[in-house]
Amino acid sequence: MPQLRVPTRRERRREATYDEIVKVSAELLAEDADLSLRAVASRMGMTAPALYRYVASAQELVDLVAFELDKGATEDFRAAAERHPEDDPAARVTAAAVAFRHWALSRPREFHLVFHNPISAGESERRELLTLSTSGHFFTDLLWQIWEQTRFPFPSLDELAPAVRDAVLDPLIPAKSEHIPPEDRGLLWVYMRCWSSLYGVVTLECTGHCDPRVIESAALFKATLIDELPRLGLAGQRDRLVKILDEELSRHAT
Amino acid sequence: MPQLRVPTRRERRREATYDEIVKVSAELLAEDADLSLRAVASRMGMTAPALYRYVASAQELVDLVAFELDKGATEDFRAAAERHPEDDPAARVTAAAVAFRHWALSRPREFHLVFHNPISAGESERRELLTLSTSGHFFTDLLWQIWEQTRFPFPSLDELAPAVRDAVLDPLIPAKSEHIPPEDRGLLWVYMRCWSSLYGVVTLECTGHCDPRVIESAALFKATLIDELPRLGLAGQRDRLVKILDEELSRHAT
DNA sequence: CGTAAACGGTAAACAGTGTAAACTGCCCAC
DNA sequence: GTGGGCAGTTTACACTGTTTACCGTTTACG
Repeated sequence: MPQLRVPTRRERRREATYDEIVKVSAELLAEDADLSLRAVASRMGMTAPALYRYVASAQELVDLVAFELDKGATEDFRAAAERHPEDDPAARVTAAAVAFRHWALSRPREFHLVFHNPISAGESERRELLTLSTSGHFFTDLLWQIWEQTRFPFPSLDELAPAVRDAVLDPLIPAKSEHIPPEDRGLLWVYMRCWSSLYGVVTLECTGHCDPRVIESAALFKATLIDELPRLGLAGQRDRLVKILDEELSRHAT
Repeated sequence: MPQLRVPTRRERRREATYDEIVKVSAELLAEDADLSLRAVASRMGMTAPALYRYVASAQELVDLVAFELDKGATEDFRAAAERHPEDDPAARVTAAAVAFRHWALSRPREFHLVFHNPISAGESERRELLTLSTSGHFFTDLLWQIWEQTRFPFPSLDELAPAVRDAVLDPLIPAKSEHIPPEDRGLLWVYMRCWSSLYGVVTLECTGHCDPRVIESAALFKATLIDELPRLGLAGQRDRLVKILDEELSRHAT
């Protein structure tokens, strides 16, 4: 039975400082200023070395705010999704994907921080945080809900490459998978493929390695999403979902 | 008639210095050192401010070496492609795609520099350089060769969204398109879609937002490429190309 | 309680970074 | 041969991240 200690005064104060650090960092990012220890510290009325009581390095600070930004962005995605009925996860995921794209295009710096921040290096905390990534949980959960409705096909465990089988049985990647029985973990493969597509176009658009007019028109994004529908057993709802997709896109029109 | 001046002594010297700058920069990157004006300058036996005679800012230096890295990498892709017969562009593009992935995974810093370097900001020179991007030309050319063989379908101009139509008729994006008659420019749409897929997976794998075991096994990459075959009229050659794909992948096996 | 250790913070310093201004010497064109 | 532009240096400024030594306050404990 977990010893549920009431946090001591010091601990609370420390936690509050942590919160202020990420809050101030997010502010800086939002103001298009660059994120530096000195900038964060001075805005908090401290000096830079003091931050070393809280983070081990500048990179760790970045990782921290990246996680927090992901959490915040996910709330946007959730809000977008919840404008559609609970029993219509296909519409919800469409809205969420559009919100994801819009977030990336309107806040490229933040997007870059969260999703282009290389992880490999210090297998340390970052991997751990990433595994908790909230946006990952959010999208996988929506996908699960779609599967409950359409029962789209997914590979069985022995159809998967061994490495992939290991990966879906014991995911390092953010995915709400505990409730998925092992024999159905092939679902995660479908998730990976969809995520790869979405992440791919959005990154391409966001980094600008793509004609600006194509970005503006969202044509590539739209086509990519539409191509994923069959994979999710949504081919039959194509027209309906394209309509929703267009509506969602026009919400954010310039 | 262009006044083809013989470059003066000074001009040649200047050009040589430019070359040395990018050469030294590439060396630094290759040694996993970080690219800084001072590092580049000192290795050339100069002081940092001297470099401002050649580049207007540190960012411009980065852009310069990015372009050069792209050129160098493209030579790798070309070499990989040329291990397959000239009349088999499908095999060639497969090998090139694998080479692209391998380059990205083995030199993530360089990949990041070339392909995640945001362009939007200084619409200046960078966009111009990007339009000349050699890897873009290389891949589009291979695609064109495939089309000559398979005659895969592509959208007509009036099937394209207006913005996309403009984009394919007057590409800002690197593409060898001058030789494609305007009415066939829908081909470039297919190119964009393929490029988006390839760029997407490779970026996903390279940034590490993906299970390491999935990266190691190349399963996601493989599946993505295979899914693009129908788009290029290559569905019938699937088995043959998958075999080539596996061979190419195992060439770089760890 | 009183004391000692842990905590949270500062000041100073080091090694880097990009960049601007002033200055110097050489090469080239007229 | 002489002036002008070019290539480079020196110096300086304003920033980075990070380490060290120090200092007061807060906490925990004998």
